[in-house]
Amino acid sequence: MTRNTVSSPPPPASDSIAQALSLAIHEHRLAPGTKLGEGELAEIYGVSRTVIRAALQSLSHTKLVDIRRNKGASVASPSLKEARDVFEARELLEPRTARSAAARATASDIALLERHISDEHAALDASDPGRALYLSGLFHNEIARIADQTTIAGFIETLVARSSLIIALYWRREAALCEKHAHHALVRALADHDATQAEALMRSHLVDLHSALDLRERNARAPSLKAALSQ
Amino acid sequence: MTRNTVSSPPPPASDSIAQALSLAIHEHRLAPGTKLGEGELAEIYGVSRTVIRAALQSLSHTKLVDIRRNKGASVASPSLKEARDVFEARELLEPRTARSAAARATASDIALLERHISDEHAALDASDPGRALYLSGLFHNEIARIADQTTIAGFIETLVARSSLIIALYWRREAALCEKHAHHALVRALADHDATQAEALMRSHLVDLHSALDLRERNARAPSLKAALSQ
DNA sequence: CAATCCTGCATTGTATACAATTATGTGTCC
DNA sequence: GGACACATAATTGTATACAATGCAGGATTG
Repeated sequence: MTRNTVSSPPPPASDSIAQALSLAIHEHRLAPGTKLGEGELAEIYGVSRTVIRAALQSLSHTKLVDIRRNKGASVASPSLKEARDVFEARELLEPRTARSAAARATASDIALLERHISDEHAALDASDPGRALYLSGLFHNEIARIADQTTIAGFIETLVARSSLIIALYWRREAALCEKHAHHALVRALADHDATQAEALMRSHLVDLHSALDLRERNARAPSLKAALSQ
Repeated sequence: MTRNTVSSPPPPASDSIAQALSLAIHEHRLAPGTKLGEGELAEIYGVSRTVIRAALQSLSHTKLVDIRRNKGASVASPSLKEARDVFEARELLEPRTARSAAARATASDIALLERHISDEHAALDASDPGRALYLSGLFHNEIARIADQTTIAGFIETLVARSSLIIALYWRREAALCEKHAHHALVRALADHDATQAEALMRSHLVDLHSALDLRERNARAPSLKAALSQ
C-alpha cells in the first residue's frame, strides 16, 4: 500500500515536503531562482528546520534545488549547457526505454497511460498548463516504469523533473501545441507491442520538444548579468 | 584541487565524510549489509550526528547506503534484479559515452587515463584488489567526463559505485583477470579517435564484466532467508 | 518447556539552542 | 554626493537535548 502524500495526524516527514516542493516546481508555481529560506519553509509546513534541510538536500541531489554553502537553497536554474545535457540524456535513454516498454505493456498499463493523457487534456482545458506539464512528465515516467528497468526509470524521473525547469526557462512561445497527439500515437504503438515504432515515436517526440526550446547562446556580451539576476 | 578526504583544522564537512564512506565501500572495506550507526560514525569522525545524517542521506540517494525509517543506515545490498538493472543501464550508457569521448579526447586526457591504468596495476601488484577496483571505476568515470556530458557522467558515476557493491556480492572466483588489457585497448581507440572501435570495446568490456558475475536466481526455496540474514 | 508479554536499553527522529557566516543599513570621510 | 567601513540583523551550519521507536533479555503463564 502506498503511503498517502500528505497526511495530517503525523507531522509531514521530509519526504512529503520534498515531494510537495517538487510538485510546485514541476507545475511552475516555484520559478527557477526562487529563494527557499529554511525558516520560511519550516513555518509553512509546521516543522523544524531539521526536516526542511533534509528535504532540500534531497531535492538538491536531483538538481531541482541548488544549495550553496552559507548561501542557502534556491530553485535550480539550469544553464544552457545543462539544458542540452539533459535533453541529450533523455534522447539516449527514453527511446530505448520505450522499446522495452512496448514488449511488456499490459492492458492495464495502456489504460493508465490513456488516463494520464485525458487528465493532461483536462488540465489544459482548465487553463492549468503547469499541471498539464506535470502530467505530461508522469506519462514519461510511467513508460519507464513499464519497461521494468528501475535504475533507468529513476534516471528518467530526474531528467523529466529537470526538464520542467528547463521549459520554464527556455520555452519559446512560438512553439505551439507540440505534442497534441504525440502521446496518443505512442500509446498506440505500445498497445500494439510495436517496439520499433514506439522507439521511433519517442525519439521524434523528444526531438520536437528539444527544438521547441530556445537553447541558442545569448548575451555573449554580458554573460554574467543573467547569472547575477537569476539568483 | 580536490579537497582532501579528512582534514583536521576544519571539522570535516558532510561531503568529506560521504566521500570517505563511499571510498571505503568502493574498496570493499565496508561490506554490503554493514550497519552504519550514527553515533558510532559521529565518534569516529569527531562531529555531531547531524553531519553524519547528512552524509548518510547523501549516500542513500546514490543507492550506496540503505536507510530504513527508525532502523538506521547500512551499506546497501543490491538484489539480483538491481544488479541486472545496473548493468543493463551501464551497457546502454557507457558505449555511447565512449563513442563521444573518442571524438573529444585530448592528449592530456589520454595521459590521465594511462596513469589510472598504471595505478590500478600497481594496486594489484600490491595485493590491494579493493583499491584496484576503485581505480578501475575512476577509469570509467573519467571517460564519461571526457565525453563532456555532465548529466550522463553523473549517472555513470553512481552506476560504477553500485557496481562495486554488486561485485562484492556476486563476483565469481572462477572469472579470472578479465580486463587485463581491455582498458588499454580502449585507451588506444580513444587516442586514435576511433569512435566506433571505442564504442565496441566498451560494450564488450561491460559484457565481459557482466558475465563474470553470478546473477542466476538462487535460494528459490527460501527467498526470505538471505534477506533476513543480510541485515 | 515453549510461547508471550513486559520492561529496560539502545538507536533513531525531531526540535531547539548556539556558533559562524552573510547580508543590510547607517554613519563617516573624502 | 559617492564610496568605504563598521555595526547590526538575518540566515545558515552545527551541536545538543528531548521524544519516539525498535530491540533484547528476562519473567510469567499456560
